[in-house]
Amino acid sequence: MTAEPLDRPARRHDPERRQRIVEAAIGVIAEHGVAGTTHRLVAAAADVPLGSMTYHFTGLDDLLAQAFAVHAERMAVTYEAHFADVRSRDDVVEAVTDLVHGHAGADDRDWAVSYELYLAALRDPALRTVTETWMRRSRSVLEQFVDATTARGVDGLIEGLVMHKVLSTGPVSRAETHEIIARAVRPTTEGAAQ
Amino acid sequence: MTAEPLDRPARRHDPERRQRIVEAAIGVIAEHGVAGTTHRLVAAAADVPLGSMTYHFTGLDDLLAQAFAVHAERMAVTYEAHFADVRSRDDVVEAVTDLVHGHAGADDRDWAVSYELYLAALRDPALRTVTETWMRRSRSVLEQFVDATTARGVDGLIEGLVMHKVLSTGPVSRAETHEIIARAVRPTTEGAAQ
DNA sequence: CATCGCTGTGTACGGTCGTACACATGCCCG
DNA sequence: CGGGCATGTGTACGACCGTACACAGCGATG
Repeated sequence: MTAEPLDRPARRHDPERRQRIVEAAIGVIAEHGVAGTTHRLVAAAADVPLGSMTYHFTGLDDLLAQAFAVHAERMAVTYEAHFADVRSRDDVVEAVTDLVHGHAGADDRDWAVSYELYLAALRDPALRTVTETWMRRSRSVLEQFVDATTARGVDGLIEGLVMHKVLSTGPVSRAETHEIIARAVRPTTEGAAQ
Repeated sequence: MTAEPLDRPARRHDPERRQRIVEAAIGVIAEHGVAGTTHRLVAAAADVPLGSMTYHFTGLDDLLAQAFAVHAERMAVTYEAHFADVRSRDDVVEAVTDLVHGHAGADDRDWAVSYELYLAALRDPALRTVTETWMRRSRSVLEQFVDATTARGVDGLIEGLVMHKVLSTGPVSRAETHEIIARAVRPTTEGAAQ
């Protein structure tokens, strides 16, 4: 019985194939790392023939670059959305704490891909534009609520705390994270006081 | 001591070969990343025959693990030495700022290896002990001068700021870094004051 | 000094990779 | 309705990888 007349021989002309391949690539990166990402693995994950890889992309570097670009864009959007309802300084602290503890849109898997991107960008200047844009955007979000210097501090803090949390085997105290963030956010440029 | 009669045909029995291979491996990781680290490349860098690789190490994983262990140990020693003369809280701020800006014993290359380690540890639990030990030691150093929570904050801050600095194409303001660190270090557990 | 055994090495094998490219396929136009 | 052509794919090639392993060379031993 043929429910679908077109089925076996070849899936001709599906226009979203490129995107599906890129999505599959992100998944493969998350699971196997950049080092373990191969044409064949991505092709299998996207359920497309191997030949599609070189047809749609000039090479593996091209595919990786596009995958990272999509991932970074998605992370930036998630990041911005996470701070959409923030009003007060206390909200910032809360939002950042949630971010670090994975209660925003991003999970450990997403962060792993981000770190793959960082490391890849360290060696491939072509990826710097992606990381550069991503960092500028994340900092811009924070600068809506705090001064530029504090924004850089909090941004760096997020990066480091998340990395340590991801690598840590034991649990990480949320209250402590909250306290740390609060200290970083508190003072503006003018002297302490409280 | 004689002037070394052994030279041409084969370098038999040099007892530090293992160590030299490990050192070469660290260099290769720094230059090509874990993904680009191969037996042949390391062998060439250490100027030993390919056969020595499987003779001295059970496999590539073993070699990488040992290389990372040595690197982490060296980083920890550097870290501790860098804080040896620290006395006051202001000294801490100064020391951390220097650390972030590469004026301690560690340069960008060393940090790159560290990030390779982090990412590798993310996927290989066997490397977790190395990262775990390294993080415990670095935090212990800071805890000599500040409370545990602050230590975790500063530790994370260092990680994030260095990563951002390494990835940043433009210059990073040292004064700003100093300011950020100072904020993170200032208050102990008791209420603000200044 | 002859022999044995162990330390160390050259080489080869099976496997996987990226990539190119000849060819099948279905659409469109005349 | 039939042929030309752009789109898409199966397959094969050369390169490089990790690893095993038969063997070469030296030092110790009797």
